[in-house]
Amino acid sequence: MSRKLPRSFYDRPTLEVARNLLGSFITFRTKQTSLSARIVEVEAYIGQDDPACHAARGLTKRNQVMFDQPGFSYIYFIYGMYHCFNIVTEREGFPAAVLLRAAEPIDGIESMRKRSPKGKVEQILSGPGKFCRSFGLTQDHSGMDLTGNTLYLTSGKGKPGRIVTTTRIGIKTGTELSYRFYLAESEAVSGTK
DNA sequence: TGAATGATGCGCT
DNA sequence: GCGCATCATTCAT
Repeated sequence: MSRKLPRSFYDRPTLEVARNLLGSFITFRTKQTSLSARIVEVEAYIGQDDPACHAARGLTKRNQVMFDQPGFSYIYFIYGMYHCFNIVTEREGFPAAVLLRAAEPIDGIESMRKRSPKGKVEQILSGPGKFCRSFGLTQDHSGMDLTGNTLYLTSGKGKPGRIVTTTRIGIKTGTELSYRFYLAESEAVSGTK
């Protein structure tokens, strides 16, 4: 049985949270469906000293939730058509989050398919934009409490597998930091064939 | 099979 | 205006 991850899980150093998120499950319940997936790839964005972190230039209306309590969602709109889903970490006042980059579909695959009709099913959540599109998450879902009953995470079962650490993808600054983590055995990791 | 590029809108300088 | 934590398509090898 997997248990819902409590607030204390997120209230820790971001790199630790990021690594521990691999192999855990995310569930999103709506009136129609219940979607769930196993997390296989994440990136950390940590504080005002991390140049790639949205909070690097201080608090704004958009990144507000990163400064608030851990265990909440931070979702932003990018490139005119995609969304990225983040999990806020660390104590209130310290802005940090983990970007969910890829996951393996578990439940509600039919619904994901409707939103992402093309490509292999295993890769339907393979990338931060694809994950949000397939789950139907938008900036309207930013600031949600992840310890609630609508959008929440549960612990993984057993050992997740071998974890690979690399630098982050798709950014221009902070490229020297090894803040990306993924499960070596997964077919759903982004940026691979 | 890999590199280049266009789509498209919002937040911030 | 510019740039962006992306992705699908196009074009070249």
